[in-house]
Amino acid sequence: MNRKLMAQRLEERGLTNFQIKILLTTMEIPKGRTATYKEIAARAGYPGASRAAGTALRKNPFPIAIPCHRVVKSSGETGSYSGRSNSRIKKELLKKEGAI
DNA sequence: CAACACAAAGTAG
DNA sequence: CTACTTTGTGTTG
Repeated sequence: MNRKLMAQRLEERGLTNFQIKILLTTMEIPKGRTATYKEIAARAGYPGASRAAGTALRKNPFPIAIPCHRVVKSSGETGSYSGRSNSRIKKELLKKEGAI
């Protein structure tokens, strides 16, 4: 899975350029590392668009290919995942990876 | 085109 | 700590 292929698939799926950047950035988060919505948005080229980043991730078309579980709130909390507001599995997985 | 929605962040108290 | 304001983009009317 490389970045160009993902971008192409995302574009074919009808996502906007903003969502594509957000998703690609999220996918590039290294293992054992967490990123906040703010960091993702800023790295994608939209500093301050933390809420928009959350919207894009919530509509994540490829929840398997994109590690949304590494995306957390600025407080270090998990936020929500798979439509649930705080998955125990997510926290344990992050802890196992060494993110916490 | 306008108003509302969203998994946040920032500022004020 | 909590409450209010700001923020950028998507979705719906």
